[in-house]
Amino acid sequence: MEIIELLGQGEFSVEQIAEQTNLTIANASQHLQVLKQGQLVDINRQGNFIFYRLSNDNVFKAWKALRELGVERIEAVEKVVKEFRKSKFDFQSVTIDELIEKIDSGKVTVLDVRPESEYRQGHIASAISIPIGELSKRLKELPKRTEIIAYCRGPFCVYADEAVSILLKAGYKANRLNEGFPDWKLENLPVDVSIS
Amino acid sequence: MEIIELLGQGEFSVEQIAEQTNLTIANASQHLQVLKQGQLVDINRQGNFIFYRLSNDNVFKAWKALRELGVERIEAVEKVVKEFRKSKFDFQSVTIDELIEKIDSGKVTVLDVRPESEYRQGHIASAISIPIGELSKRLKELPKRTEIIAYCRGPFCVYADEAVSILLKAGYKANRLNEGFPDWKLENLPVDVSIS
DNA sequence: AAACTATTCAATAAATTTATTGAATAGATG
DNA sequence: CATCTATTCAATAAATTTATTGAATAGTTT
Repeated sequence: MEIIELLGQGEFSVEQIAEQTNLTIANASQHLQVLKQGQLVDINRQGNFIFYRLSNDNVFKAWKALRELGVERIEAVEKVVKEFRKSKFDFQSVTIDELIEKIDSGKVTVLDVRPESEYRQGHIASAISIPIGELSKRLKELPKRTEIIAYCRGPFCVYADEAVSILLKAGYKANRLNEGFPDWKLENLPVDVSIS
Repeated sequence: MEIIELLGQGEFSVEQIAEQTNLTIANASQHLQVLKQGQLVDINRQGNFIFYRLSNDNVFKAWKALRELGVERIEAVEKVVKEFRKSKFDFQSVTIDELIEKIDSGKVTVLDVRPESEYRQGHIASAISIPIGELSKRLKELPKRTEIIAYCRGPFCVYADEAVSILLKAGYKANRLNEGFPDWKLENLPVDVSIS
């Protein structure tokens, strides 16, 4: 499930997948073979590297439907997430629809706080990239007056929470997107890719 | 999964569920307790009877997403379904969107071939009820000139296939809806209920 | 209290599932 | 052929899951 959540963002090599999930290469490969047999992922060989991707939108859709059902049914989960955000960060999140409105009105800066490699794979159109680890020292790149909406991988990704916390303390107007890039992509909303 | 598919149509008592799924009462009850603990179903007591229903639209949505992913991934399944319909009945099915258009244009009769108890629980607005078992002897209730679209429980429910086969042989113009009543209901399309 | 519906209990039965690793191997590149 | 990435193999380890039934019990109505 962790691998599917990750691949919701785009293509990744076995090494990258192993790194992100804290698995050994051999172990990640074993899991990927299972997913491949189940036709949930496809491969794309480029030289020595083999890149994995979800074989189809429906894979992420089904995973998302299950995840949402789980969150809804196990009220404890939702409670913990809300309490966590309330006590630690004290702010509410913005929905995808609300973000679209803000972008249309023009008075918003969209901030991608995932690792730069993931940003390059694809990101919300017009979003700028500052990985969470570099945010504190790169604050001057951000405008003080317009609102900043941070996002990362999905609803449980805390990078965005941390980013908002840092920004608020530094006097910026900030909030997080409740969902992540894969959810944005799934709805066929505008996406940019950095070609290397 | 069979029980969830069934409850996608509405409320059913334990006895009805046991009957539809060919389980003993005790066995059906055991399964229902599991579903209840997982908060996938809710109950509604009425006298001696306890009626079960899905606790939420998302339950059917998640089940549907998984089912569709499975059908798509296991190409053998889709192939069998298509071949079956082609060889045995020789016709293609109509999508929900196509049916809406046909209803709007006014020149269509919508036929519900499920058991009457299920029809009474809820059915496509303006659909008429003739359970599959009674269809052959009640043909005269149907118009010869306008097209007839039959439906039942879902994409794997063969009642609708049988109905179309019978109607075509009797000289009617007929086709089936690819999906079923639960799918129609999920999209908040017009539904009628027979109050008892 | 009888009749009815549904749940619970206790027991039986069958069947792998899931995760992980180190070492060897495969496949591609230059 | 050396180097790099990824897969496969063989083994280890831990942990219940899933389905079913008959009999007793619980809960409601008349």
